[in-house]
Amino acid sequence: MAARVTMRDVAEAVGVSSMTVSRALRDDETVSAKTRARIQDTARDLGYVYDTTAQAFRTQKSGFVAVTLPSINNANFAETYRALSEAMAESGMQILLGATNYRLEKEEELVRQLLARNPQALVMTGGHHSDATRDLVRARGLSVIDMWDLPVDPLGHAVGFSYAEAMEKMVAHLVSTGRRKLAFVGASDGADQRGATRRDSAIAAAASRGLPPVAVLDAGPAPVSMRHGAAIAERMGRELLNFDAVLCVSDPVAFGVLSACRRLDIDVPGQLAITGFGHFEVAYTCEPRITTIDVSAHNIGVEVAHILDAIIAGDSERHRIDVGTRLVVGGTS
Amino acid sequence: MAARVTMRDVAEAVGVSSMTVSRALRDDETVSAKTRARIQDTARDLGYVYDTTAQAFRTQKSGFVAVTLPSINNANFAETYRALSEAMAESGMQILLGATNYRLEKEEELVRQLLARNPQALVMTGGHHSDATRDLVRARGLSVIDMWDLPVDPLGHAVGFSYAEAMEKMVAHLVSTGRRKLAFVGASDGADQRGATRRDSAIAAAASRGLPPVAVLDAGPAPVSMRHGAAIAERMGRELLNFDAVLCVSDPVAFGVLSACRRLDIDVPGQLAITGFGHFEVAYTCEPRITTIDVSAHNIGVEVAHILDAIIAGDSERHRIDVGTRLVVGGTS
DNA sequence: GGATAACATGTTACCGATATCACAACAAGT
DNA sequence: ACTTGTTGTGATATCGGTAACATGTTATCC
Repeated sequence: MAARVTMRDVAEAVGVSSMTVSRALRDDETVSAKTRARIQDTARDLGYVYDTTAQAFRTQKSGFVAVTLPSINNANFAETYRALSEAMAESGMQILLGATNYRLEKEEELVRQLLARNPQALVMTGGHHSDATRDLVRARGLSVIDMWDLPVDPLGHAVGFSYAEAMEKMVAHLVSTGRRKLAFVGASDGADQRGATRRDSAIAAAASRGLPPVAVLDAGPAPVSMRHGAAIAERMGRELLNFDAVLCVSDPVAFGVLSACRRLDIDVPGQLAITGFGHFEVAYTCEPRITTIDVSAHNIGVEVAHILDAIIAGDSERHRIDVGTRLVVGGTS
Repeated sequence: MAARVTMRDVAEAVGVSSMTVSRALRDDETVSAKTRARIQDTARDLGYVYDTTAQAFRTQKSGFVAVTLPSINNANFAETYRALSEAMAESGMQILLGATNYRLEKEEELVRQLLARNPQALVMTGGHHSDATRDLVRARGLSVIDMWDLPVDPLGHAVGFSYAEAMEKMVAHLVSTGRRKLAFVGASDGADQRGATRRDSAIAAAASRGLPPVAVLDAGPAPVSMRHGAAIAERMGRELLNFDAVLCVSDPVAFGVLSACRRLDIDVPGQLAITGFGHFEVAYTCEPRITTIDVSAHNIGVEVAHILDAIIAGDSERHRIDVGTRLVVGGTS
């Protein structure tokens, strides 16, 4: 392996100091146009490659933003990530991604790993963190953005929406179409904090309307997806007809339930309404289309990127952005 | 912002040299057990966080592996990434992820960005790269792994499977159930190289059996998903019945077509067979289940991780691994 | 013409970890 | 007692850039 070409090598070849090379390669106007051109040409000829590691070390600015997601295998989180990473690439920042698998302990371990890379900001999904995690970032004075949630006591900034408000809309819609006996299908454990919030919000919304208590159906440990929705619906079989409507923690789960109903010969929405959450592609492609809540995953990414730009530019104002939600009525309710 | 706690600070607090701290934190046996314990405790108490940037700089090993995926919003690629990143985290390596959006130009730009971070290896999805990309990595002498494809002339290692073999199985299956007039639904442009290969392989497999030419139905520019499958099927309407079977470039597309058939009152598989590719969750949850090819996305990630471990350990043997495919017959054929 | 400003480039000292060599203290072998 | 080896720790230089300040050189002005 040939020795690395450094700025010093370029400097010697051109006959200037390495400082001038450093300036020229960053297109610093104080270097005369002629010298700059000569340096840039020589750098190219020698096959010089800029060493970001050295730069990050010297300037103490890593050029990294750390992002944690519960799962990368979720179209909404993936979309937020996509929007975010495209915007950040324009700012010359790179994203360090980590998945928590919906576990707080994993998040803590991940944050520890990510912090070792000196990120300039940390974006986490959800406002729930372990004490150790909170201590870690506070000790660093690191800027934090919580996204997808609007926590009561955010560590820093927040971009998200209100689950309570969304579920309130959903329950109101179901009631307005005559449904009263509701069930909720979600994860059994509380690992998916946001899923649990949706469940609790649905229960509260039903209670406030004087409906009978919402039955909670356990689809297994988080994360739950299509197959878990299908499995629990098939396990319950025609007992599902004890309810007027099944609210699902997400569209994939709702789709699983819907598919199972097809196999069970349960008429949706005739005998049973089904609703989801998240406006996933499957919800608006399947037949009938699933009634759901659109959470504008893309906007969350865009807004987070804006805040990140401000943070990197040195702005210290604290932001809290509600991107809102939208009820999308399909053919399942 | 509080000043960063460095090894020197820990060293002073304990009363040893920073070299000893460095050794102790890496669990170097030459440091006496007592001193080591004292150092590790003090480091914790002071809230010391290891600075990977400095380490990367000094050792000239970034601890990064660069990975490019066509899209993060694809359950199979996401699964490969998950398997890969979990295995790499155990080796203390971090993944730098980039998405090419199925465009070679974007890949080139991405590789350029990623290389500036001095990755110790580069994993790319697919064996098709621009000349500039090839030159970039060759000039660096960087180890490369192509995954998902088994290119004829890989840049380095390869972990994948044969699309031709998979499509051959699929066509054989359709023929064995009496289907002869085939159509293929995929992207119009060639940007999704692997999708185009599946199409061409299907065409070849049909030709070799003396079937009538496969009709190619254009679902739009890559990437195509559920909604595009649904859209083109709805556009074609009952003209779909000119065919016995529709082979789709992926399960999501197949699901879109299947949903449209439901709306069009076309009986699947009675009047028309539908097949997908990739063994996505939707394929085995929906009703009827979609006939597909399982490509073991997880295994690809695991195998790539093994090769990466070998590369990082200094092994230079060239690997080429075929993870194979499996035909999964569902209710749509 | 001499003072001053504007411009172009160089010098030096780091950023935080670690490879390398040096060395002190003590044990074991002759 | 003296060499030799072992063990635990320290001093120093360095990885490749860049901030901050210093300096030399040319244009500009009264």
